[in-house]
Amino acid sequence: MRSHAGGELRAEHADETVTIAGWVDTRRDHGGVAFLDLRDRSGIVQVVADPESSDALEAAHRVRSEWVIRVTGTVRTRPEGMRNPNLGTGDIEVAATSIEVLSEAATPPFPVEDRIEVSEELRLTHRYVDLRRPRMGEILKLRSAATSAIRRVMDANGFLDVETPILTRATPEGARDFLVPSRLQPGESYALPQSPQLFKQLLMVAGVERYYQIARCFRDENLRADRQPEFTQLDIELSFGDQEDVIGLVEELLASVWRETLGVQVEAPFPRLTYAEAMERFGSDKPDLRIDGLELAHLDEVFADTEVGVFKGVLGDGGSVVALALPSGGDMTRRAFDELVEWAKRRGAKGLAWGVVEEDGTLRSPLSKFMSEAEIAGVIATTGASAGDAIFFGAGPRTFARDLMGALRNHLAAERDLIGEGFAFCWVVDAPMFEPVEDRGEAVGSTAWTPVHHPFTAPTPEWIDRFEEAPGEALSNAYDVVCNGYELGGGSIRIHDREVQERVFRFLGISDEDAQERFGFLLRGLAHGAPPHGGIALGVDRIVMLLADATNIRDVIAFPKTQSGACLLTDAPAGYEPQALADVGLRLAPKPVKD
RNA sequence: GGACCUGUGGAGCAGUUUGGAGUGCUCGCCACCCUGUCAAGGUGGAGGUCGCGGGUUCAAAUCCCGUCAGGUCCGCCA
Repeated sequence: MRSHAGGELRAEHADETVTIAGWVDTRRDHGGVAFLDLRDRSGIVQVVADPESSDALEAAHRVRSEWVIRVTGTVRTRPEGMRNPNLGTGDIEVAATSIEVLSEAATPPFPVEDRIEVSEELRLTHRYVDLRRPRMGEILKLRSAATSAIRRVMDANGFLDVETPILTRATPEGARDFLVPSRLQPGESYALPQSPQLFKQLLMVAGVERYYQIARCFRDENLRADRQPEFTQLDIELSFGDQEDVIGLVEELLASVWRETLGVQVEAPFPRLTYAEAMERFGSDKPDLRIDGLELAHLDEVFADTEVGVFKGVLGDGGSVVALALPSGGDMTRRAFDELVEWAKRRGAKGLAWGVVEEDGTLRSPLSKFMSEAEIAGVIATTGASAGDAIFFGAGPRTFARDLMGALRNHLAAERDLIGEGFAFCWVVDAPMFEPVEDRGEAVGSTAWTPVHHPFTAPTPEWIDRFEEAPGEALSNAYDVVCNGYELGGGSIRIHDREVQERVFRFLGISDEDAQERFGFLLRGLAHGAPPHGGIALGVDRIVMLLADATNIRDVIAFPKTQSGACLLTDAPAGYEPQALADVGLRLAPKPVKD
């Protein structure tokens, strides 16, 4: 069909007769001579049709954008002064002796070029055209390079790639499951896996020792810029290892991926933060460490005896006052401050107090007349603010105030261009084992506590014998890897000791029958000789997002869903065929009527 | 479930604040001209349910209500 990839032709091919094929990118028709830019996956090359080959010239007049053609011709170096330094093939051109139309094309719904920002609706509807655009093609290649690098590292470290079922049953991750009704057993359904969690643990029992899989996962939750209902995880589990083994492996893995795709050297080991430290300093369990010098300050003690009404009320209710100093924030206009107050209100805050540190060490603020001098001094000392800086105060229930100010940190950094270049990796370790059901809103068992991860996560060695004594403080042997404010992955060392597992279940209020019903297959497996094991799952889509410098996950997925879970290309999801419903024994409820 | 942003010839935008003829810009499309362009150039032309429905008004792209689609975020989700 063809002898060369057009985009790879170079001066060294001069005088060779080549046959290339691809899409007409642009056409510059001068009448007596015509130029076609031919695009294939490898790039773009200029084809010339001149009167010496009248058939080719005639064809060149006829073709249109995005037609698929095959060109036979001679590679020749371009005349001096007519080279195009913007093209890899810019030193040469293909003088066509024949141009064959392989496929005509309708006028494209939007231009096949990066320059124009086409609406996503249109791009997704005609994704096959969208993916022709250079940027999208580069991302496809980048993603392929990343997964290829991943496989090399996993292979080199002796990991076995094992596939696990897509049709399975609900796993205990806590998200809503996608259900697939069963025809062979009408009235029952499979669930699509939220992750291969239980299977990979059973593979450890099975003696696989080192497992990995680039696995599709499904969660029926609402979408975000970095969340799709189906997504890809690099799932890893290993036996006879501890947290250090997993962390070391992942650092090697990410460094390799970054080196092999971008040629970027990643510094390892990554800094480690405890969960408590991350929350206290950055108000986030996935802090963006590219933002330098913006850290939260906790002012509960400064305002312990305050007369500032809002703070007094909040602290009296057991809440917190958290502050954030913004260097040089004093240059903000009143209007800019007001907009931040509105921003905070949209996030559910009652307000957002602010002040500006003056040269004389006073605080210019709507609140300053209520603050004592000692309080102002305490605020400035605790936040580390200096003259010209702005200080923001978030007040409310402890976790709310902290989360709000963590979000403000990201918001201000983005707005004021305070986010540094490059990639800032870190580990967040020592997350709590449990959280109160009232915070989570949902419980795995029947007591007031529910696991932060899943109920098979091991406590850290210090807590393994006494997590019941202080469940709010007990730490889990879990670790999250974070880069630039994105959670790239998380994992844990699992409980392999039956007694510990039973204690966790008992503490959570999961009865034996309950446990047997929901994860009996895992427990039976663990009873048959479970090695100490642990692992991690990394979000492949998010990794590629970072590599591609993309800000949304749809750009790194060939055929993604919209925010409402639709595929605009196929128009999925689609209605039911009556026969299909009958086969699986389901009947549709009447459509809900809005009032 | 909620908040906010967007929707105007095939594409990207302006026009909406302050209602007055479907007005404009860039690209694309069609025809013709054109022998060195590379986002080719020139001349001419076609192309519109201003997302959809309702309301206010002498008059609505513009104001009001509702609704649909796409996006960002909160809740949700590791």
